[in-house]
Amino acid sequence: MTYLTNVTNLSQSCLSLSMAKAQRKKASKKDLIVQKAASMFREKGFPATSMRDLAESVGIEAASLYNHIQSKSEILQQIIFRISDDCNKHLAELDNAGISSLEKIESIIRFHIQMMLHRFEDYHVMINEWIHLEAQPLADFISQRRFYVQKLESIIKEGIAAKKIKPILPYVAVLTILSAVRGLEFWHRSQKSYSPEELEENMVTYLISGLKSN
Amino acid sequence: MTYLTNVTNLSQSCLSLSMAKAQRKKASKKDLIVQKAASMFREKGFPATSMRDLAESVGIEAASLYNHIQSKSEILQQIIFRISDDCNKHLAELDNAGISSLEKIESIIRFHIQMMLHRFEDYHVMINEWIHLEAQPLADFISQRRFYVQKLESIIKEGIAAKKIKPILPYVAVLTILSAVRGLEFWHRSQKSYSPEELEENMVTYLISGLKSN
DNA sequence: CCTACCGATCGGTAGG
DNA sequence: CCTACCGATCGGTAGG
Repeated sequence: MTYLTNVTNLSQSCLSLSMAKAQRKKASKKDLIVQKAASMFREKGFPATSMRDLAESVGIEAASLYNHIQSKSEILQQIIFRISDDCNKHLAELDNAGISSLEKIESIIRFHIQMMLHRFEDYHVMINEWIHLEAQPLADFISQRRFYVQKLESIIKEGIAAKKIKPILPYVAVLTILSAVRGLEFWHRSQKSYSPEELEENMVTYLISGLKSN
Repeated sequence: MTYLTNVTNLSQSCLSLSMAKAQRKKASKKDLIVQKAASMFREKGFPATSMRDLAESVGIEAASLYNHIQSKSEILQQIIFRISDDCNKHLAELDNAGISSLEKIESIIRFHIQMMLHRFEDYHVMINEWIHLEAQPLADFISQRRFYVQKLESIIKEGIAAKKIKPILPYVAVLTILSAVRGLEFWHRSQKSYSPEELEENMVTYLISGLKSN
């Protein structure tokens, strides 16, 4: 968890220090690199993406990338932890939302669907490329995700205790919900015959009605 | 589709010709290579797995692999198409099964859960590494999967017409079902607190009850 | 099934 | 931000 905190603090201090023109320019170039990287990691996977490919898509030489980033794996960390942090922030906000456990679950489902629809590259990279994180950030990510899953399980348990959710294994419900969303990947690859709103409503209907008791 | 047929025919003729002792031995060594490869592709991904790593886990030198296989990507094709073929075979058998559309969907859900639980390595590689297929097999795989999805959609449509399935977008239902199963990956990585049977029953309950009308 | 080795490409650095 | 280049490793081949 120490590692995560460091990454977050780093990005925050970068933001607050970016008043000077040179630094703002530098930050935005780095953002471009990370954004292009997310797109390429999503398309070809992290190991199959070379720094030369990335440099070309940014419009500079490979060696010049290292004026903005420290290493290839640092880029992967940035992509994964900034979206992972957002997932955790959303979850934390639910604590004080004063809504039922079923409503919390619906909010979580909608959140992940929207991540998949509107922040596709980053979310996809987090979900599919986390294995390629280096030892320490990998351990951090895994423990972070375990915490997230357990929190969701406890919400489902509450719903079952309140007889609002049918008595299903909370663990299975959570796995089902979190992975179901991944199916939207194919919509991104397809001709997009349906609108994002249609997809969201239909998937929420399916996943919530399967959860409700009676 | 031509490519797929070739792969299938190849493996069938290999099987039927494997009566001679030398050939049987050769086939089983190749099987070992492919099996170890599936395990490593699953663990580290196709591009991050080197032929030297694979050779070491088989117990020979990297150069010796090429007495049994033609290329790294041929191994990936074998893994993916032999399990993809099994999925299609199962789907074809449902045509003459004389069961309702809801029962067909349940059978498909159970089939994929069992693939994920009992043929984990192969199934995982198919689901996560198909992007790394070469141009022709990649095109074949994509069209094969599109066909599969459309078949499932039409079964869902039948169920909706018969008022057995609630009027949900069939496309979304299919995406949800096929990707939900992927959640079982985390069970494989975990301490396995639950039995395969528990997981299957709970996930089927969730996914089927979300589909039923009223 | 091995040793020896190929050309290509990898992530990254030095120095300007 | 570039040119020039490093050592390491890649998939695969030759020849035995």
